[in-house]
Amino acid sequence: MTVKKSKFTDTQQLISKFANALANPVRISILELLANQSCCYHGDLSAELPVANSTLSQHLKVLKDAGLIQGEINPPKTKYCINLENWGLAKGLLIGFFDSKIHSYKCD
Amino acid sequence: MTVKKSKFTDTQQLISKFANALANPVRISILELLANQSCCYHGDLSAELPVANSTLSQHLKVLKDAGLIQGEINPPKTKYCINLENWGLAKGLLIGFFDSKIHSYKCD
DNA sequence: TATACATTTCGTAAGTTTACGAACAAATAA
DNA sequence: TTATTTGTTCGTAAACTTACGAAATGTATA
Repeated sequence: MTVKKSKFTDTQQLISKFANALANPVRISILELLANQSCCYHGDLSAELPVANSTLSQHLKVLKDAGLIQGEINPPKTKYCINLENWGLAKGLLIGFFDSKIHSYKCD
Repeated sequence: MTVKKSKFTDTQQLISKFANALANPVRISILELLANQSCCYHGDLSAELPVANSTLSQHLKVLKDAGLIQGEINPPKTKYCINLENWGLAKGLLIGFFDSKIHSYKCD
C-alpha cells in the first residue's frame, strides 16, 4: 500500500486538471450551453455543436471526469448539468491563480 | 485572400487557448514562479522544476505562444517574465466564463 | 583561437487527444 | 415481437504532447 507522491502540489494538479477540461472549444461551448441552460440533453447539445455524437460523448466524458458536469441517465435520454460545487472550486482556484502576487509585479 | 471562418467564436477559441497553456502542472509551476518573481532566468526555473532543460524550453515556448509570458534573450542567458497584458486578458475571460448566467442556475 | 556556459533546437519514442463511423444497449412504440 | 429513438462504447487513424539526450547556437572568457 504505497501512496504516490507527486512533484506538484494538489492545487497545481487541480488547476491543470480543470484547465485541461477547458482546453478545447467544443468543451467550452458545451459548458456555455449548459450554464445558459439553453440545453440539457445530449441531443440538444448535439444539434448545436459541429461534431459527431460519438465525439460529443467523449467530450462530455472528459468534462464529467474533471467534475465540471454531471449526467443523469434515463434511457434513451441523458440529461447533463453543471456541477455547481466543482464549478465554484474551479473558478476559485483559477481566479486565485491569476491574482497571485501579480499586483506588485515588476520585471527588472 | 480568404478568411477561414471557425465554428467557434473568438472568445471561445481564446479561452481554450489560454486554458491549454494552463493544462500542465509544470507550466502552472513556471507561471507561479514567474508571478512570484522568485525566478526569472531559465536556469533558475530549471533548478526548481523536475524536468530536463530541453523539456523546460518546450514548456516555455508553449507559454510564450499562448502569450502568457515573454522572453528576453541575452545569450547565454534568457530572462522570462509574465506578459501582464495577456495575463489580464486571460483572467478576465476566465472570470467572465465562470460567471456566465450561473447565478440563477437550477437544473430541473 | 579554443573553451566554457546557458539555453535552444533536433531527433525520436511513448502516450494522449480528437475525430469518425459502426456496432451495441435500453426503453418505448408500432 | 420487431422497429425506432437516443446515447454510449468500440475500433481506428491522424495529429498533438511530453519527455529525454545529443547536437547546435551564440556570447564571453582564457
